[in-house]
Amino acid sequence: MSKCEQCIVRQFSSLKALSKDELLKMADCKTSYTIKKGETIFEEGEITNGIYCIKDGVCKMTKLSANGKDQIVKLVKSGELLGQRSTISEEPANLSAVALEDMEVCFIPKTEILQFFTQNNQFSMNVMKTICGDLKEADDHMVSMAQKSVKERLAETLLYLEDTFGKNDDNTLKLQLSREELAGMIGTATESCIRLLSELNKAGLIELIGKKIAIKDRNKLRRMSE
Amino acid sequence: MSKCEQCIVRQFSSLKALSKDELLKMADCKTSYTIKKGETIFEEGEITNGIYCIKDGVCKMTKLSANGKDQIVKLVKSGELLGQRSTISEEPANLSAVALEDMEVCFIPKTEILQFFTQNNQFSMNVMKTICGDLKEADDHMVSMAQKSVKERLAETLLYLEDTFGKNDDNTLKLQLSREELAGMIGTATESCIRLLSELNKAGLIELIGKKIAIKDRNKLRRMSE
DNA sequence: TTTAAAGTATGACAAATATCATATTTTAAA
DNA sequence: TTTAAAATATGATATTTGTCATACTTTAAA
Repeated sequence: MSKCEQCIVRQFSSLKALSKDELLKMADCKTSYTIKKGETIFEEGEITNGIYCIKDGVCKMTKLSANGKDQIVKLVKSGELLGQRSTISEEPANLSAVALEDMEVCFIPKTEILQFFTQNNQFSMNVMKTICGDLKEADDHMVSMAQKSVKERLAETLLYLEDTFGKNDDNTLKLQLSREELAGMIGTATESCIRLLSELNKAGLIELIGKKIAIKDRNKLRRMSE
Repeated sequence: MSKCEQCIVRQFSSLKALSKDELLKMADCKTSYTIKKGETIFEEGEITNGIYCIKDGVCKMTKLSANGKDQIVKLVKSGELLGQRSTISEEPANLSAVALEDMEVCFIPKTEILQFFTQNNQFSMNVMKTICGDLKEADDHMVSMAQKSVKERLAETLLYLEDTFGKNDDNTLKLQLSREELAGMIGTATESCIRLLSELNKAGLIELIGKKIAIKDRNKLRRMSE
């Protein structure tokens, strides 16, 4: 069993407030999992009973809407925690978590987490601040969905993907989403998404290299996203 | 100065976890305000330095989008707290708060709130659960905006307004929003909102009594909202 | 009370987006 | 490798929604 104390990703999450003793306790009760691309970590409506610490990889958090389409609510990457909200609320998960790449995660049981809350005030504050940040993002995201056109949201999302997950040597986005997934992020039909990508390609703002996407003109994209 | 101990609305918020001593301290440092309909409590980008406890009235939380329209992100009513997120994050407000009715609010300084966090674990957990609830709502709201049509969102919103704020003797919605505000909630143009209201009126699902709106057929509205 | 301003309502039209059809390309299974 | 399935791409068309114009109604100020 690997030690949480030596785990680097811990430094990037609320867990950085935990003491040596607490980390030892956590290492004792955690379970490590390898999750293959496409596999589900947990499903909307499921009782999770703990949180996942992402050691490696990226996953999408989705919600099935009434019309049968999967809306991608957000992407979560290594160093971040998964399932905090449902654990704290003691409610079933509101969103499904599905791996977009092969992942390494550690599961920490709810009982352990709740103990840390009562013992360690800094940890509580860290978690609270994280969730407050999530709330701000969610509100902003909502306003985007309500007020921006699909084209604006697409431009915004492409920039977000490059900024957050980086690019390869050929300038293509490192995180490769299918057209359907990209459509699911911006909240539109897959065909509309593909059509707008073609349009941006013809206008020279992006380049389509097979299924991959490379951003060619950040400034124009940024102006387009507003 | 009125005593927080005897304030009823306290019971409905995270503040119910505070001890007698803590309530006395709070009563000592709080400031009460009367806010007239239409007045702003705080503005997006402003540093708030504390939270507001709503004793009476309802306010809208809005965000100005790039296209110049005000999106109503949520409505907050008596018994709820205002400005928790920015106080905890120690960031400027992300949303503006504007009174929809005459309001009575109490302002509690940040220093006081942060003390309660370190002293009173139950209070921390209450606030955390509230914010987790807000986050769930925000995510769900986002999916609605991304996946539902304007008509579906209008139906959904009318039901929400009746469920949350009740109706008058003539069955009209108690919380009276202008058509522009209603459009701002569902994220559409005012004219589109008015047009759809006319349509629902002609179809007998609602009745328009002057500027007021009465729901006539909840079941059909609910089916329409999905 | 009169009058101007704001809010509500509706028509005409334009723009954005979804849907359905179909072709092409890529991927993965047999 | 061959083949079927899935993903990507694009056209044609329908639907939804936004915009602009204008009329009517209510509200509030002079």
